[in-house]
Amino acid sequence: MKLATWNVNSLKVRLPQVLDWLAANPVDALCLQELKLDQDKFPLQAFTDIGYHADWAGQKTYNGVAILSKVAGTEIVKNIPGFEDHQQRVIATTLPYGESTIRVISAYCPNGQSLDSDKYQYKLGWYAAFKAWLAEEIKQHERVAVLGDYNVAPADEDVHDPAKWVGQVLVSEPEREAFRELINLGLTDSFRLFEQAPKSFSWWDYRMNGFKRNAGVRIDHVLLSKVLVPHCTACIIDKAPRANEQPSDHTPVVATLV
DNA sequence: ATGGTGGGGAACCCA
Repeated sequence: MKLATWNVNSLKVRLPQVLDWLAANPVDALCLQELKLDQDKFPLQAFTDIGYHADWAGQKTYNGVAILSKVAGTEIVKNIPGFEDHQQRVIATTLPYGESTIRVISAYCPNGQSLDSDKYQYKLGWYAAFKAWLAEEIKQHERVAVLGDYNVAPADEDVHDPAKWVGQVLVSEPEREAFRELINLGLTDSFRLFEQAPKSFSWWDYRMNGFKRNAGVRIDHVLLSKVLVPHCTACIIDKAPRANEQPSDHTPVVATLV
């Protein structure tokens, strides 16, 4: 089974690239973030045409998440239950996995803007609610895969120039602690299960030739619950789409489970 | 040096 995540930064603009990518990378599930389109503007037909089901939580202008899957999911949940949030950042589904099932979650964690911003406080509060909900999800579903844009680079090795990033969002200690708290629920950053090239990143700023200089950060992750870890045989960042014309600023991350 | 690029949507907000 292959699971992937991709922050597409507008599904409207990136739809042809997503279709191309799926044709070349026929994953079982693709989690999308930053759809940036209203619920009724989702291009469902384009995905059904290529054999994918879709569940999504859209909103006008910002945010929005989806899960494309070869098999229709069940127990769809949108948003974090009990957490008042006008921003569409979470969707969950249950998919078949061998003789059992796997809970797959697509998450677009808040960016936070800057450490002195209200959005940073929102981010930390959001993470607390996300953690509490994930704890419940892990209780109810032994096999859980949480994919998405976490907007946190967990360690300095996930940052092109850690010294330049001191004091910025994505790397601050409270954010990293919030991410570690997810890990402490019994989740594993599947990318670090394997030997990886140094300077492996999933996001590069559009500005200042970020991608050409490999001035990126690794903020898109595939987290796996304990029982899934021995089943994970690979986790890779596919840099190819970032080199497309009109690319998203993020690139896909793909985990393989057996 | 507080820029720069890109998406949304129609002046700025967000990343």
